Amino acid sequence: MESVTALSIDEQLTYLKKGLAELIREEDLRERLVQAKKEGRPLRVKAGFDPTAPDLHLGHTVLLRKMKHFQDLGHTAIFLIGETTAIIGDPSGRNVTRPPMTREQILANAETYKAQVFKILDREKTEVRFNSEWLEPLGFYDVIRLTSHYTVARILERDDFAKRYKEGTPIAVHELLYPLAQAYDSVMLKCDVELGGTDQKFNLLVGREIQKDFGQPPQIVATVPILEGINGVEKMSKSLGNYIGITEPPEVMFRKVMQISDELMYSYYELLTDRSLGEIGAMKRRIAAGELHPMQAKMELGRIIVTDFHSAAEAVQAEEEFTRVVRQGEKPAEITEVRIDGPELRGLTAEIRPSPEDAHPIEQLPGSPTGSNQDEIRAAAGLKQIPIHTDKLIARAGLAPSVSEAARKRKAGAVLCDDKKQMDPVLWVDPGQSILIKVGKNWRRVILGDAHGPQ
RNA sequence: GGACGGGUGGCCGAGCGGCUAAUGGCAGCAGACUGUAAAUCUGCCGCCCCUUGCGGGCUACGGAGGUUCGAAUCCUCCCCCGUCCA
Repeated sequence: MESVTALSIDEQLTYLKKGLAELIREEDLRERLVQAKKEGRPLRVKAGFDPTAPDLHLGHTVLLRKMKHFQDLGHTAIFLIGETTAIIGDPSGRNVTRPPMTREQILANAETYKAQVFKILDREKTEVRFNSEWLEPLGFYDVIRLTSHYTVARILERDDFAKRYKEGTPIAVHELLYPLAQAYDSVMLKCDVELGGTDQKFNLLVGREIQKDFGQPPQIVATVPILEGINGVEKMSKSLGNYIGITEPPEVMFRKVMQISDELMYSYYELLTDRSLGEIGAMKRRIAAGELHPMQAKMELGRIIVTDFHSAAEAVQAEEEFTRVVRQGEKPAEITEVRIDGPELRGLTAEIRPSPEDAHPIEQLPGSPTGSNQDEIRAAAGLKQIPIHTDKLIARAGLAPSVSEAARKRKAGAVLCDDKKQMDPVLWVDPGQSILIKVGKNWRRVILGDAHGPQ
């Protein structure tokens, strides 16, 4: 990227504008870029992150990528961890209540963050800061002074506040402080630019106002679109379970990318790759004309994303795995193994009571599919099979969150044991054997201990 | 401080003495179809136990009590939210 620094101001602007939802104001940014160049001073570009969720996902990377673009031009990215503001919790969204976090949790999350963000950001040009640094020492007097810079009417202009106020849903007073606290961060960090998602627009703008009051030039505000989750319904979020985590294994990432809808694929291309809008448009046209299969385009997207967070080699592997496992229905190369030792196996054992119709001894029913065949096979193999609860086994193998849920899956025909559909609540197994179980899209290899043995 | 309205499953939202683990929608899960896309169709969608069963138990309609053979539904007190008045 060293060539990028040689770009003209116009070219720099174009580079920075790609993928932005809004830029306030473009003229200010141009001016600031000129100024920076003249003074030989890198711009200070801030983005705040909430330390409540410990893992970063692709939604965060939209912002990180934009920060990187600034770094590419030689500027400083400030990765701000909103330690103190997390106590308030950004009230965007309807839930007011947030469980308070301990300092240890926040610090631990911050550490995980740091480990992850440098997959994208340039370590040399990044400042990691905590806003507790300046927010914690503030006294009540300071808070009053800060809040006096803004008015209730203006705070209530914020969309979600306005909406909640109108609807009559509660707004706690401390929530009103969030935008001000965030603005104060900009003052303390002397930010030239603040980046955020479009849902942050209001908060970012307050920063401009407050900076002016503190005698600083107002920061430039740049917003990026919110990345939709893989279900395409809501924004990507870990708690909604519709995310692709940046530390997830290559195959999982690839598979999740393939899960998104065709429509969503274009915005992923736009927000998560370096493809230009022109290229994306061309791809769209080729797909519409039937020259390119959408699945091919999506696989390409999968390769790009996996390459970014892992490597090109792993991307190829992930794709092969996907083709093999998903499209051709073969078993995955790696299957999680679960061991169940003897004593535990006994806990899964089902009791077999003959039902009234089966009153005859099994030996007298040579044609019985359930009884004697099993016996014959068993006898032939010289093994003594034991009956175990299918559902409990599935739950124990981590393929269902509860036994009830496992039973539902089984009844729905979603369970395969050693490639055979398992509808029966009782499964006959040989102690010491291993069973390959598939529930829905997930596989497990369960290795049984010897229920008869000593341990 | 006063008057009134409201708190139901992940969310929205019905129900207002038994047939209600609780209509419906969204989200989710599984199956069919397919490109693990979309659309569509089907089933499921609190936990646990008994191998199956229109089976049994437990937990659930803000909280605690009460009335009743029986309560999400009625009564009392409390907590929380909102609106209007002060």
